[in-house]
Amino acid sequence: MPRRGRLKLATWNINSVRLRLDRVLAFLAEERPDILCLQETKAPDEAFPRDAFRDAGWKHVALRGMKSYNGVAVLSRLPLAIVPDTPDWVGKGDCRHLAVELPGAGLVVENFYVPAGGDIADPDANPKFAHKLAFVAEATNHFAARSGARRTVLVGDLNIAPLENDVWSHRQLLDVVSHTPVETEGLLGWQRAGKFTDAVRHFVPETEKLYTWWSYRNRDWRASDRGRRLDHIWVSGDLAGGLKSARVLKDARDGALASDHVPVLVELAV
DNA sequence: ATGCCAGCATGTTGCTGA
Repeated sequence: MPRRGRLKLATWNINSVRLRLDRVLAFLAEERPDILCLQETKAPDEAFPRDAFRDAGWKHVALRGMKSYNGVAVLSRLPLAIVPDTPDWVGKGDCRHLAVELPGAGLVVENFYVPAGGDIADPDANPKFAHKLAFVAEATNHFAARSGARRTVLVGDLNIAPLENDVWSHRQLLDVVSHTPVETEGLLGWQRAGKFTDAVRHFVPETEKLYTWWSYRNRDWRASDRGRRLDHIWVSGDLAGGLKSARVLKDARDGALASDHVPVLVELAV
């Protein structure tokens, strides 16, 4: 069990939990986070490999999965309870959000998989982009109404790289979905509305390039290094003072069976 | 900017990812 009052929490878009089960188990054995939030599990709940995680020590699992697409999960060494009655974002009935309470740590963990938004950065021409903007707007309103009410860690693949050095070329990506001004302003507005601190930029200066995702389409992801910081960990106001460290596990992008996203980790006093 | 890859189901092609 963790030292009392210290929590290690990770988020990782795994792009199929079944295909990459061995990599997740290796990560858990190496880092031993108290909590791991997964996105793009791509598994219905009945097909999720609960037993393997339970046997490894992550006995408490919350799931919201569906066939083929999306899917979020929280694996925990600490007891948890799913927060009931969370919104059905944009009325889609998809599986992009899961909130859990951790009574032992006295906080709520919000795990999000924000829509990617398609190729065309125009909500009138592209319904997927309209969906993404609506999702961010609903989330902004949701957390504005709750800011400060509960100690909250919000994580996930938010599919937006908000800062100039969250992408390999700010200028060249201004028209590319994930870094357009309407998205970056929207994401920062959501962050402000919930009075969240970006836990990773708390440690890494905004002048420094930092990515969590590299496309599969580059032959040599490390050499081209055309990444984006799409995966985030935010903490609500009163938790920011307890932040101890943050890391992006870039090396997890290596290997033939890698996800295109890498894990992001924080440690904090709670 | 393109890349032309990767996972999964609808399945030897199409949808989605970002």
